[in-house]
Amino acid sequence: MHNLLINKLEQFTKLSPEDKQVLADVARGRVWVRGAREDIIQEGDKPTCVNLILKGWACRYKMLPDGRRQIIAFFVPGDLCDLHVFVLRAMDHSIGALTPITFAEISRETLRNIMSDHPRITEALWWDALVTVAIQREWTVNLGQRSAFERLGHLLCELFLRLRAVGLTQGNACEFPVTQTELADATGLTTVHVNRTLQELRGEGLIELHGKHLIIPDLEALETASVFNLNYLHGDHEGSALDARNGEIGSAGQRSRGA
Amino acid sequence: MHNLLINKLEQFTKLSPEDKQVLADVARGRVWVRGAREDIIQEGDKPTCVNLILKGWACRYKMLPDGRRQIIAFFVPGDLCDLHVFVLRAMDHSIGALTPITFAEISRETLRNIMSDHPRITEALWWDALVTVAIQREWTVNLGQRSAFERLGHLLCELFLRLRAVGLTQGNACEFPVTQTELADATGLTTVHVNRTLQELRGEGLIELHGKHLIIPDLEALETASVFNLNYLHGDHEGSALDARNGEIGSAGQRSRGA
DNA sequence: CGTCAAGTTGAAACAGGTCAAATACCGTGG
DNA sequence: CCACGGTATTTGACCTGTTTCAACTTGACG
Repeated sequence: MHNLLINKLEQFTKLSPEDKQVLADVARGRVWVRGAREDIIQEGDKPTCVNLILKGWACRYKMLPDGRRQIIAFFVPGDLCDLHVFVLRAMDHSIGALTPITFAEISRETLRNIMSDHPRITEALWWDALVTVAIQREWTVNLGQRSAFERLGHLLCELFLRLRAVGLTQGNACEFPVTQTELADATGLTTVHVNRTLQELRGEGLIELHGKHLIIPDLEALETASVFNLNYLHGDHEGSALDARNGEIGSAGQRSRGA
Repeated sequence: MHNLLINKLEQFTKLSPEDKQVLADVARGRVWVRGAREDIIQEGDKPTCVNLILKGWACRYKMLPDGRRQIIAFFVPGDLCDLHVFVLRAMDHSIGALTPITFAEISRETLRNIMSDHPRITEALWWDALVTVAIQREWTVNLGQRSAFERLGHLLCELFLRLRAVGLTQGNACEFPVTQTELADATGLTTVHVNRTLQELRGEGLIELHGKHLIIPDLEALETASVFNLNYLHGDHEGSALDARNGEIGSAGQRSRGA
């Protein structure tokens, strides 16, 4: 369950058994559920807690007054929503459940205590927060420069790798409970065009996507087709040797970046 | 010069004279210059310092292997590049000068000292960092949902307001040393289309842009036309009453966000 | 086995891209 | 002070990726 977060953080650093216990306890606090499509936090709210997603998918999104919606980020199990959130007065966006969801609230005090007593965890949480904004930057590139085909492929690569980092993949497969409408709102495309583009991706044998199940037969091929470079996920740290979950190792060329 | 940063931070909180002195001293350290188009930091580099832009404009950008470039963020005087940068091993993007530029390096130790001795400054720097990522989120919305016309208008609003926050506007005018090619790389459009769209904006009387000089005759009109909502700049804090620089006050409806 | 959301299809329209050339601008050196 | 060369802006004609609209099919679930 909540060792998903531990899995993820260990990409970056090795945690002591005590560290792990602390993280495991975090998720024992106030735990909540929401149904699909319900909001967890709304734009304008004063943020009160950091939320740790235990189960289900959520997203950060923003609405324009005329009804356009942009999904700004996806949250998968093991993700933290807004580590930093206490400084700002009001949320400038909403967070909503995409599927039925379970999450744990982490209070300000709990977080403060962890941060003052457990430097390894603290550093790892920072790393996680920084990767989150690196992802946001990559989304900017995705929306600004990539074609519909590349854009969707890129998003699928990213989510697959993130799921793999927490241990939620089985070989080259994973659950993928996102509708085409939601993919459209995340990629800035139309539902119709997402549909056609997914068909193209299927046609080229790059993905298999039925129902809520995704298979990426050849991840490297999909990465290439999507102009994907995993640099931005910053998984290349101390712990990353342990990252060979499911017998696979990060694929694209993250070592070769000369001076 | 470097009281630009002070101006900006005072949007958020009131700083003591001592705080201000500390910030003023920061920019006395190692100061560098770069010519237009030179890089300050390159993708793959190990980041070593936080940079404070003193003069000139810069940008964060990412290249795709085939030459496509996305500008991910603009930096104007008073902006800090990457407060947080020490945790990650390698830059996943580059920072380049758009104009000839002057910037001050702030070392890890200096920063650490400030953070341990000056809680007001620390909090204000946090606020600044969080606003930076809020801007990144808004860019996602901009690229994903807005038309070319809205997109450019939105960008101009944002930059104008950011310049105003540091005191670099004169009434409804400001310097705007960005080429159409750079605007294109920031908005995910073509140079050609940026050119035509700017003409449209001029045609509607929403902007005047010649050479390196921008005038926004009616900011509120431009905001409306661009579906701009200044929430995301989070300027509505303690110090914001002092924000009436140049006799103007923030315009759009940031108060009205009902429960 | 009905109902509602999600996915799929087709045809037509349009926003924005492409290519290529012309013009304006600006700093530099003579 | 002017001519020069390179960069930035502007224009025109044409092309295409993506949107729009509207209907139809499939699938999940009670």
